[in-house]
Amino acid sequence: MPELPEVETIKLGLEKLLIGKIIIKVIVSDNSLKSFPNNQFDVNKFMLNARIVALRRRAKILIIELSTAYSLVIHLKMTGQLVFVDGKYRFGAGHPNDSLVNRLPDNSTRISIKFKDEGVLYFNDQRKFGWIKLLPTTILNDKDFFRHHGPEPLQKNFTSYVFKNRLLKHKNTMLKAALLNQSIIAGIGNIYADESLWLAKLHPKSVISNLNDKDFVRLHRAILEVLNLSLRAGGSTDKNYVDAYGNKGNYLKFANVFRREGQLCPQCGEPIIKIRVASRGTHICLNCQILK
DNA sequence: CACTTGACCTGTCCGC
DNA sequence: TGCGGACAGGTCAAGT
Repeated sequence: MPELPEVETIKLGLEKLLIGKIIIKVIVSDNSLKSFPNNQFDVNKFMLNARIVALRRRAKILIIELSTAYSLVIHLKMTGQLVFVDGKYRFGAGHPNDSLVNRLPDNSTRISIKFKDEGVLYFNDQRKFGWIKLLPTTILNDKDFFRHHGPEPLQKNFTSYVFKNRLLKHKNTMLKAALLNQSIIAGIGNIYADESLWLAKLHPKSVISNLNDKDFVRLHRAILEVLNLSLRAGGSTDKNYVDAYGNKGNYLKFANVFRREGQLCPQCGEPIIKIRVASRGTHICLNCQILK
């Protein structure tokens, strides 16, 4: 389930792979895909012969900017993948036969974008929750477009003071629900919510109005630490996630609680349990994480 | 308005 | 072996 570190990792990969490439063909293999193409006219006029000029990310949304002043705006939701396969090394040395890149397209492929030098970008999405839109780039630069998204946690102006003040606008909300709310802070999903709360020693059902200044500082620091560690590990692969090269992420090797119910808390040795918070599976150490 | 819950999907796993 | 049902979670509409 791509969250900030996963989408950022994909962005960095696509940046190296796609900048300067020219689109020569677009194949839509899933007619139930509602948001793409907007219509065939748009695809022909604004995608064919377009050059990739920039890759951007805002929250969990990826933007592929084209030379036509249009952009592909992509949300991968839970099972979306964006994988580039280069025709030149697809069957080359160093690529095991069972590698994902050798199996594409597969039955989850929704869109294939072919480039002038024979490379193909595949948009796969097993559960069909993801979407791609083709929109004028000027719309994306309008602040209004992302008005429902909170600040980027890894930007310098996202201080613990800013974080605290945004949280305090939702006094009666459970902490985990607030972390998952993209309008309070952008980019956190189920994995990094659980990991940050464990690191900050806060119970996910804690009510925001009960937190003190030290709690906000600790939680802010924990979020930055967890996201940065995941970025260094190339994100988390629970089931579906792969980066732009088709490689899995390594963060879950370092995870302390996520998907570790029944195992022992690295801090205190008590067993980690799984509960439901905000309609989501939630992994906690009852001993370490204080309910406030 | 503040906050919570259910629907959207499909592959996988578990119990019978 | 197969079948039904629960489960996985990002987002938003609908509900309290």
